[in-house]
Amino acid sequence: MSDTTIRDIAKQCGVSVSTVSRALNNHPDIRPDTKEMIMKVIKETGFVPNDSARYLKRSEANSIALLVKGITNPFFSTMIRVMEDMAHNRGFMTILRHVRDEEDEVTVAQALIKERRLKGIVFLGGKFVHDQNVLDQLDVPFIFSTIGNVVSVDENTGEIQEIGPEGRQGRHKIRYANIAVDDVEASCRAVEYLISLGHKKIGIITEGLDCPSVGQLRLRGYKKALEEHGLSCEERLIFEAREGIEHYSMPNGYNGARTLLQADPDMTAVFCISDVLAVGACRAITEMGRAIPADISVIGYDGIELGSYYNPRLTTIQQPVEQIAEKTIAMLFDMMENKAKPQNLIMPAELVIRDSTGPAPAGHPSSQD
Amino acid sequence: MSDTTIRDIAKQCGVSVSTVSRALNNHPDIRPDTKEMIMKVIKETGFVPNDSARYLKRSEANSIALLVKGITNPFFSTMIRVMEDMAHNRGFMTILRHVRDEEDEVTVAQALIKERRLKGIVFLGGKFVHDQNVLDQLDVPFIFSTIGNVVSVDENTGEIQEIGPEGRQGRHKIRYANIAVDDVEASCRAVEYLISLGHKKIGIITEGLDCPSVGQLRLRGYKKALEEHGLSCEERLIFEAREGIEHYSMPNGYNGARTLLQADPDMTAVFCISDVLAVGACRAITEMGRAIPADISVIGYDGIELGSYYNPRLTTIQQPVEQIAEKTIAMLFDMMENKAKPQNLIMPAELVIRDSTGPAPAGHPSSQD
DNA sequence: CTGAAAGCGCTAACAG
DNA sequence: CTGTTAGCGCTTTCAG
Repeated sequence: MSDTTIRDIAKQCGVSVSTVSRALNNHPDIRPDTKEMIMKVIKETGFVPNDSARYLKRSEANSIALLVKGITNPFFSTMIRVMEDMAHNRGFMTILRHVRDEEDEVTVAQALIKERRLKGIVFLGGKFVHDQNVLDQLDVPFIFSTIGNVVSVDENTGEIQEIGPEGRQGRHKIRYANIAVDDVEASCRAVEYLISLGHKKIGIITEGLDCPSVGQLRLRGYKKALEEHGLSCEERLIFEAREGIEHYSMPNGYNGARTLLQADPDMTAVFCISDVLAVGACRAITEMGRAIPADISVIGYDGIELGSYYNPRLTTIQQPVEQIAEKTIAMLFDMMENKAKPQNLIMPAELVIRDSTGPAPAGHPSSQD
Repeated sequence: MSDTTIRDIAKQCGVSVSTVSRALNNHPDIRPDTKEMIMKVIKETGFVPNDSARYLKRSEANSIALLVKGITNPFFSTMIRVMEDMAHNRGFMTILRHVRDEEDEVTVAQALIKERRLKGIVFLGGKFVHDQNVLDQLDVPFIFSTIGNVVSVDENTGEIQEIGPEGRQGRHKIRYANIAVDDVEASCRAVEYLISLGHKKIGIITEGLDCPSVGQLRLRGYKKALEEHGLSCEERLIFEAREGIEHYSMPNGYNGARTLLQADPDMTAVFCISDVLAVGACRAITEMGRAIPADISVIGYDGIELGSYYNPRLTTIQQPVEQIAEKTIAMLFDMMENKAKPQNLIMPAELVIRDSTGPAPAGHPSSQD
């Protein structure tokens, strides 16, 4: 039953608890037949050791954790799979922990480090502004992966700073790195592509400005592109996710496109800061009787698998998921072994042109200035 | 730092460990200002209690676990969200645990029960055949949700039996329930709908027969429909997921449709045992130059959100996700409080007709018998 | 309201 | 190779 302990097993086998423990942990100092006998009893009894007790006692364990905020985001699926594989190959256990919306990822991390004697952590999703003091508390290496350039805020002064690798080590001796594509640049490139196709009224579906995440960076890239090409940035062409609705979701993209198109029927292109949003937007646009890309071009971001299965196939900014995942784990282990210093690693993003974008509809009456 | 313990806090506050513990656990027997003072120090120090130690000592905790096999399956997302909410409303913590492909869900459950003093478990995804002895070992109530009618196998005799509620209680005094749609019936209905549209050559994209999961049930429904309508079941119209590739995935659906269409170019409809597969199939069909539904009809299963966003919008068997989730938690709690007996609960599935299905192309030369 | 003390189940020296 | 023993960090009686 459930409250069988290692002691019961020991008694039943006529050995001491330590011998059972040795059998359980593949310890070399045990006679093979003793071990076999013990394992047999364990199997019969259905005994399962209590992990709380094990981890409490153990001084260390070869494990890292993946803390994921927004696990339904298909963009993370591949990353998780690759990272788990890589860690496994290095003889490490991976703990995959879903961080709820209302939870703070760093707090969760702290608890987990203690509980499971973690050696390293990867954050996927979530904020990219954190309290410096809280960050200081984490005493294992950690990496923010695909979260943008993480920034710290001083609780007292409220001062925000984008700490470079040097400052990060010097002042705070924290050990963390960021790996991400250059969100501002890539977004800018996406919008520039639309501009190059002749689009002038370009909308954006993004996250609210209140939450400091990649959405902000991508919005910045959007504005930059418009500005550099002499296009004005209109309030009504910017749709921000409402509170209460999941940001990176199809319904949100759907709402966004509807709202945008109602606010400005002359919009001819829309940049969605994720592919999932783009899918939602496509549906709305289609239902409003507009053709993609003949009437309206849609461009996404992330490069999830679905993008190439959707109709029309989505033009998107493709993040090199597998490479990012590999780099993340490689660097984390380097940091764990003190072989690498914290750094910001920028990965290249690729504009993948497929079927959801095309030239701006010519001669649209009101698109003339 | 990381190895601050409750004792350090006690020392720093000039109180005993038990007082700190009381502050930590909202125990009533503590003077408000003492508590406040302690909490302040805890906050400043950034102290985080070690969960291993807490759970080791605690005799019980108000928590249940959701064990999910195949967490990338979007079908589970909604279920997870609803269940977490409901458990939360009842004052319970939910532990969401991803079960890897190579892990056995019941083994994971056993470990977790001990470690976290769970009061109940929900299994999402995974096999529906389990070793009766292993099942017996779980001594908290548990529910298989949307896994089909769970079946037990006797390790010695190899005998498989679909245990009804009574037998389940009587012989084994285990406490588990199933909640699911009638997969055979629903699949049969889906295929019958295709037949009613005049389709005769109907393919299926399903899981391998080697793995005892819902795939088998849905395949059975497919065969039943063909049989009852006097259509023969052709080997070449059945595509089973290959080993090594994720079963419920778009690439798998893509391969499936290609293979099927090459094997029999006259196929006019295909039943996919999940919407994700259907999306993959649609892509392949489109790329092969066939129109949906004019040339080929596609029907899915699950009723995920994406289905109504895809082009064409997917006809599908919709599982009442929210209701299933609610029922699951409600019944689990009833079982935990001994208010409900184990049972098989069949939920109604609905055939949702959208745009991916249509009448069989008329007068196709080779479709005549 | 607070403190002292007894373990929760296990691992890891240490001594045979 | 095996047994004895001392805690891991915390909660929880039980006294005050």
